[in-house]
Amino acid sequence: MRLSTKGRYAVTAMLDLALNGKNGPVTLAEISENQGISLSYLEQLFAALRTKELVRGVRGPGGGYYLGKSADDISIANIICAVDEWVEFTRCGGRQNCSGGARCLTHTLWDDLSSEIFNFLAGISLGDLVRRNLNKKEEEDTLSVVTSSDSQAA
Amino acid sequence: MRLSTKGRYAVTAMLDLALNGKNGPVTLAEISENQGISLSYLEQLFAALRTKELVRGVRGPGGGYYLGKSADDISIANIICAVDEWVEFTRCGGRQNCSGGARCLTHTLWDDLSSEIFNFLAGISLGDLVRRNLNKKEEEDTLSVVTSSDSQAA
DNA sequence: GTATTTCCCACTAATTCAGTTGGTATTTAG
DNA sequence: CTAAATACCAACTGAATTAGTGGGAAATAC
Repeated sequence: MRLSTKGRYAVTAMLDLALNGKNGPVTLAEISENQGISLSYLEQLFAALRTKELVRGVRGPGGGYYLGKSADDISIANIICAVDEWVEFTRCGGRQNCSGGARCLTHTLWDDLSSEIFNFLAGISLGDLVRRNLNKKEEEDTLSVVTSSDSQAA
Repeated sequence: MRLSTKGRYAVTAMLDLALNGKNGPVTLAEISENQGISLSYLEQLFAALRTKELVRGVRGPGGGYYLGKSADDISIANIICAVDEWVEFTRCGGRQNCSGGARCLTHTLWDDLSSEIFNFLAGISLGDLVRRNLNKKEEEDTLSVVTSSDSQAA
């Protein structure tokens, strides 16, 4: 498992796409502007996202990118895997010799943790993120009506 | 949030320490041998772990490292933060101007996700990992007696 | 046919990773 | 007291990754 700034850029860009792609495709130029990521770097990221069919490109004027599937069918793990290659970890080649056993045990423990992190991220979709934020915003708004006088909690 | 191979090395080394540190300190040379990590790189990692008081060094012959606290009081997030610096993300400085709002929204979404990942990793301790593995091993052993014939599930 | 956009590839500066080298400080074993 | 073992410290290094540049080619709307 690996979660780098590269993965963060990809998730951020996909979020932008999910939020702004309701009506018509979104150009990389717009995402670049919105998120402050260089156009060429976005191109690299989207090349990877496209091969995994997480996005769909439309060329020509008025073109841009759509999500490749429903936001609910795209998990955070999908996105990160697409751009970060997801190198599988040294599994000591199954049950083979691995310098004594102690090493193999910690490798197993790490592998377990790693797949747990993966499952966690695989359980969160783009759609979830967007909806969660809307819900929270609603709560905050409702709350701020009630407690508008002491909104200075800092 | 950031999870690199550096963090993986640190967690692996701490796991080794948790497993082998029951009676007496563990030397970096042993961990290096067990886990196949260079001694000097371990020194760098443990310098960071030491400043965060996750480990305690004992010099001289017969010396080595102890866990700085109980394995149950050390979370995976603690370890990764210690070696990976845990750069806080562009928060657009609270609610300030952030190129239009669309950008700030995705930043907020990312921040939420990021802290969710953090909380997830903060909820898993070294002790948890060790115990979980022991439990699973027990299950597997019991299971393998029952289903030993079809253990080839690929 | 031209402007807009994706798509593609080769190159690069900066950073991080992982390790090397060569020490110094401290403590134990003998 | 001496020598060995160990943590501790800092500068340097090759390799990989990150993030970005530059120069295009291909598709498509107008």
